[in-house]
Amino acid sequence: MAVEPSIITEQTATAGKPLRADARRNRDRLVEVAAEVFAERGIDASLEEIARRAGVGIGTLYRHFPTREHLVEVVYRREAEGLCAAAGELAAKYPSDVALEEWMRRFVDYIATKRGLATSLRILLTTNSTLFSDTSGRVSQALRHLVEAAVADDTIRGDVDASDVLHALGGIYSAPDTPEWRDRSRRLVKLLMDGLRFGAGTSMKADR
Amino acid sequence: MAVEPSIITEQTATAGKPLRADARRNRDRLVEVAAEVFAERGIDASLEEIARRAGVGIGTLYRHFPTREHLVEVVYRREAEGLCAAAGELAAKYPSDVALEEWMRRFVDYIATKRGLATSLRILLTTNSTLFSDTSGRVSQALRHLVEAAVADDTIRGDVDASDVLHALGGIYSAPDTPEWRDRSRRLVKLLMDGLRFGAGTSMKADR
DNA sequence: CACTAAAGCGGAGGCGCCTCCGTTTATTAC
DNA sequence: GTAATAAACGGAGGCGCCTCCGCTTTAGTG
Repeated sequence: MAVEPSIITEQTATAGKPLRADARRNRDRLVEVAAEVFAERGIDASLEEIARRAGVGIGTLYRHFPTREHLVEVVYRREAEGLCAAAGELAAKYPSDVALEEWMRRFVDYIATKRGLATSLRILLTTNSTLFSDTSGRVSQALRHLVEAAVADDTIRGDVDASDVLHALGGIYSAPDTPEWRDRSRRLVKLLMDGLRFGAGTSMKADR
Repeated sequence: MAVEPSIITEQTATAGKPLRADARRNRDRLVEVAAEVFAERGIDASLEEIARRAGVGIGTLYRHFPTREHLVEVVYRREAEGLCAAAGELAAKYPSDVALEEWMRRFVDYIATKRGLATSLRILLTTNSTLFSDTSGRVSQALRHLVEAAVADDTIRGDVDASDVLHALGGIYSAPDTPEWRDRSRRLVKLLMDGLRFGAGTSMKADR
């Protein structure tokens, strides 16, 4: 799931000091490639391969990301930010129910990444416990906007809120790591979406 | 903190099938050496060094212990078993309060190991969750015997039980990984022991 | 531009991980 | 004892990790 290089994404991540142009370029490229490689080879992918594919030396990778976990964290954050940003973009471009549906589809991909990263993330979370609450808060806020907009213009039923939807999506966390996982999750999203659309447009919002 | 090779220790650990004599010898030697090396170099010690010191090939190590965690688990169990066994031996050899004091001293060493192993153990515990409750149950049972015996023959005060003592020892878990940790823990044991002896021996058998 | 200091680059090298398989050794059967 | 067989051994080899440091590039200064 490639996330377009956004103007703010990388900037915010490294608040420190302005990097030299070449350093900056390499860093960005490394993160981008790392996201790809982690996605296709799993979290234990070779860091040397990442450096190779990014066209930099292994030393450069290690200067920017002293440990594997540093790199994982940055990739994870970027993934989460991309997802949040997508919410706004989708909302602007599509009818609100379609936006919600598409966003949930991407959410599935995001979770897929996160599950792959699970072991490494667990190590991270013992060190950097804000990471999780941080990002998951922002993600669920993005979902809330989408749901509220769709409810407001009556393209989905009115008796649900974001946390209902999040719980309904909960199943995709727990399912085992089978190859069909992604397809099954996609079906779940579709099913959920049908349920959400049912009873919309009647303009009568039943209470729950 | 070497634990004497006990007759039962290794047998119980591997219930499976009888190993060939040489295999058995190598396995035991590996565990013994691993305990040493982990103690002196920390949990990330080189497995190749362990094999080297044990005088076997690296292949042999991996045949017996397919992953680092397998080896860590066996060492940890052995450590715990040694501690439990020590309770009985000390009780037989010394007055009950002295036995308790000496045992607690060894407990400090045991915890020191456990703390060093923390990261690796965390990985283990996600896979093998019985390990912890298993061993910690047996350890606290050993403590219970010692405390009860000491209370029974009036060498320590009667208004405490094993879980009180365990809680009193709790501080040694949380303290940070400083170099003075061990000394401080020893002082804690001494302090605790003085507290336990206070008010004991008020019946006819006055001194210890 | 030219020059320089500082920042960044990259890959060789040393070490550890783990697998694979030809060789050795213990055990069993005679 | 000897032979046959299964079990175990061990280390070479391939790969990844990470550090270190000589070389290159950039950004700043005149």
